Amino acid sequence: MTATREARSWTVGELADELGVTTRTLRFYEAEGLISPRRVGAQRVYGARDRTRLKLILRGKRFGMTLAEIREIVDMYDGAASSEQRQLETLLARLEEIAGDLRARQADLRRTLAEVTDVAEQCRTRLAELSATAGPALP
Amino acid sequence: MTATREARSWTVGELADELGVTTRTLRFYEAEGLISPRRVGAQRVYGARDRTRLKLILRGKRFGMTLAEIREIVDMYDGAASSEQRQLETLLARLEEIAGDLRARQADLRRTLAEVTDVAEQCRTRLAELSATAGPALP
DNA sequence: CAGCTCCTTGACGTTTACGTCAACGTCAAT
DNA sequence: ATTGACGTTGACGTAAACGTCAAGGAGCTG
Repeated sequence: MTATREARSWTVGELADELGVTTRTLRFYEAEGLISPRRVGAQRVYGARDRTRLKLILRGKRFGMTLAEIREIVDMYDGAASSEQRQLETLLARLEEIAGDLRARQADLRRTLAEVTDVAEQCRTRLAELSATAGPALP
Repeated sequence: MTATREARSWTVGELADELGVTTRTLRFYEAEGLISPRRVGAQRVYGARDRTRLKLILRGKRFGMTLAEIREIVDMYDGAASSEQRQLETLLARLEEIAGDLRARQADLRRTLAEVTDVAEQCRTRLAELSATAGPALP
């Protein structure tokens, strides 16, 4: 009955493995101020919050955001935790900006996917023609 | 009546401006074998096909693809123009792979957008609370 | 013909996001 | 007590994707 809520924690290696990055990456992010895991002695101990944050960071990366942009956001997140009105307003404005960007990306993605599936369709049609008999090549 | 179909063409500068990149970028892409504009004397002359191709390249970039990946695809596009069966099959396979990836991104994007709008909503709620009276801070 | 604008190639610089040692500490197992 | 697996910091290396000169040519314009 000593430790209630045995909160899960990870070492660098464990977390890096789980997230599919290297330990170097995690240390780099820390040096860049994107995360700040606890220390036990000299060793890093990552908690659930760190893990969530890392997932967000990696997602941002998948969307082509730079670490600088990502940091800007996570910093605001922290700043807004204080619930100060101005911080909240700044964060909200930025979030709406981001949401707009994401919606634009969605549209872009839709167009691209449409194009890709269209070309794939043309491929299939052409292949069907080719294997029809010997190949009615040129009409 | 000499030139029928006065096909539109662009100089580096014009095209760079239109696409929102620098001329350096266009020359770099050429050196990387992503485009190969005509030459009139020493000057590059970009046609509609080059322009379309560049738009595709830039879209790929927006999705975080590397130039190497992009090149792989545009090369296949060219290769498949010959309509050889094996080329077509390779292209088709790759296209389906890409389509799958794009769909995964769509899902990822949806999740992210949902999270962002959710946090924004929380912000608004909190702001409303703050400006309600003076601020019913802690329940 | 001088000046301006736009183009050319070539070479070197820069930033981002890590990779890759090196040199060392620590803990458990053999 | 040594080995091995894991951790630490620090310094240096690197690939990608351009940026930034430098040095020059071609064509128009006053």
